[in-house]
Amino acid sequence: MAVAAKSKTDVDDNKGRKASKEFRRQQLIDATIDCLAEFGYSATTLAGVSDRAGLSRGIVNFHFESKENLLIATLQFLADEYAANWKDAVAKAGDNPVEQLRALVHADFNRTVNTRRKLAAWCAFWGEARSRPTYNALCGARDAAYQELVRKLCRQIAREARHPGDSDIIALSLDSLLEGLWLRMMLAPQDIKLDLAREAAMEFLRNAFPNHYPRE
Amino acid sequence: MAVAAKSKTDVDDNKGRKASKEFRRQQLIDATIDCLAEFGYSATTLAGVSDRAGLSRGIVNFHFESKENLLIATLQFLADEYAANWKDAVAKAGDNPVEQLRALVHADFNRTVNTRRKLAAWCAFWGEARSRPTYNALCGARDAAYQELVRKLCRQIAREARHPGDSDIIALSLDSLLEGLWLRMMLAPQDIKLDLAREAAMEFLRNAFPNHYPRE
DNA sequence: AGCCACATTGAATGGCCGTTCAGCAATTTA
DNA sequence: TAAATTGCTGAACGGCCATTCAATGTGGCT
Repeated sequence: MAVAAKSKTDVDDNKGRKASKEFRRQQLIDATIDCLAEFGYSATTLAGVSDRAGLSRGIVNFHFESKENLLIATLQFLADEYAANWKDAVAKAGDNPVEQLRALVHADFNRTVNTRRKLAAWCAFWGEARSRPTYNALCGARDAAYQELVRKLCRQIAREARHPGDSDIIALSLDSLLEGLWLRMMLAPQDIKLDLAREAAMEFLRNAFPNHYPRE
Repeated sequence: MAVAAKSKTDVDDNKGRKASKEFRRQQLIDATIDCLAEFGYSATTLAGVSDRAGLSRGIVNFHFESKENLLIATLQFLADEYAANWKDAVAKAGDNPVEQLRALVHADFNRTVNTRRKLAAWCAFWGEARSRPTYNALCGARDAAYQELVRKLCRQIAREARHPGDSDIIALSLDSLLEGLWLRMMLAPQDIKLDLAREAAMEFLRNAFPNHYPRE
């Protein structure tokens, strides 16, 4: 969405040819996310993407060389945005592990990252990840750094908890629960809205660490 | 895998032409699961499926009319097998809700249902579910009946629990956690084996209902 | 104004894949 | 054994789609 402005006006406009290369790339990535959400991975075509972007047929190959590159750039964008979102949330949460973990969970249901179309795009890539090493690496079950942080925070919190359990298992469950909630929000959006999903995740934290996340 | 025998010998053999129509269909469905797991949805072709099955190019259209039908039949098979698995497990668990829920969780990590290739096939369909109503209905976030049962069991157990919480939210979380664990077993099989995933799910139950699922 | 650099276009190309179907061969029936 | 039935084959067809590239148009520069 937000694109670094390059032209002297400092505000790129999307009309005509003034659009910078970066702007065009982002425009095409957005169109790709739309197509993935609407048609699925297998029915996403370059014709569809260029139509959606309101540009001509050859445009993708001009800016991305190949369809494969466009898709990788799209996944890269989603992954970067996702990572920036949670890192920002944690940074703002101060240095208390309990608050940091709470912020991490809330970040997953932020309205810029957790959109219908982006959820669907993620899911489309998950479906292809097994057979494409590049996708697999980028999906990486969200991010190695993310999981590492969750494990660290759980360990810190569990150290002073009554039920120690195995904090690594709690971290794994939390990761999986968050991904599972995303998946269900995609498969059955009428059953589970953003607020409900967030509430489910917080309920998990309250059950896992009852002393640190008390019921109101 | 197991196919009802139809011929007079009562034991179908797969060689030559004696194979019954049902046997051929199952053979092709198995080949389709293999291809989905190995190549992903978008790269699964009828040529690939027939090669994998060791049969000729036109065979799928002969037995299934179209590629679309083959894929629907494959998903149907996975869904039926999955449902039969948990229903059987619950039936064997007696009529105690606590034991039934434990059986339900364990059923999800049964080695007949929870295979690498089947996990990957499920995930391939998830990725296309949004844009194909038929897939969406069959995936149905696993099964309406399944979720209904989980909700019912959680409600029964929560009724006598100390932390009531909202039992529907716990049920939702459990569903999502199980799906999320499946997803992660697919995306990062080296990180999370069957036993670890089952342990994570059981840990969730212990935290949600500490009085009913005590720590050893 | 005139030129240059280059972003953009869209028709042409070639390959891949689902579908069809006439023919073949194995099995069954007469 | 001959005929009939039927599962199966694989070459041929047609459509779709990614990619290419010569032509076009636009903005920036002198």
